[in-house]
Amino acid sequence: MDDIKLFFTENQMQSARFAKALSHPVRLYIIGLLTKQACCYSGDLSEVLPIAKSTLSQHLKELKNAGLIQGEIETPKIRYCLNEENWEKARILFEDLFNK
Amino acid sequence: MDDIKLFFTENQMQSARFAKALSHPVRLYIIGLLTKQACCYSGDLSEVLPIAKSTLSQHLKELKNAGLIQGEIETPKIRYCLNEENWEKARILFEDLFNK
DNA sequence: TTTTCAATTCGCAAATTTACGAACAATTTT
DNA sequence: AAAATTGTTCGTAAATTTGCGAATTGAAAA
Repeated sequence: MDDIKLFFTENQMQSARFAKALSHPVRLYIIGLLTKQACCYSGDLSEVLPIAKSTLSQHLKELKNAGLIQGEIETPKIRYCLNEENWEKARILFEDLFNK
Repeated sequence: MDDIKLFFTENQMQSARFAKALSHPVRLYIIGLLTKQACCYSGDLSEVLPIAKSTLSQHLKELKNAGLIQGEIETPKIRYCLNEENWEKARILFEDLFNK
């Protein structure tokens, strides 16, 4: 697994990280929502999604760690949005993959 | 995890499966190669990639299970190609996700 | 100051993923 | 028939992922 990091290009590693972040239906749902409506609150998601709040929190954290979303504190809530810069990076990486 | 399968759309579930198949650098490398060169043999990959043959076999199996590649026996080798039909499905799903 | 609210972190369990070498098939070559 | 070639499957170990409820944090309202 150390060889692996040396062998692959940074683009390949980054694409894999983005794909992993998108590889769970809950996370895909959140991302899909944020591409349509600018932002949302954890509480709104929690009311809709059939998972515990703590589980949702973990998924949000993973999306944040992958750089795909960001959260602004708007006490007492947290407002989540796409990280537009990285979302564009992801778009380009996937576009490159799919369009030869 | 049962609620989850009922809550999400088939497109969301399918997108998540494709993303998961693409979420490992080895699998991404294989797919990237197959988008550029029509087909390849497991042995060719094995010579290049820094992983054991058995590990490679598992990754190929996952790509096959996700429907992204297919293998034809060409004794004594196996010739792997993209599954063009499903690859196109994946392309459209990701396109929909990224282009609003 | 106590209570409430929104959300995260903690602790844990179950399932899945990743990886390897050894053993195993199936076919071809010697 | 024996040996070599190609690739998969098996058994196993370590790490990661997914999930939950309980406990915690931090700020606002009562």
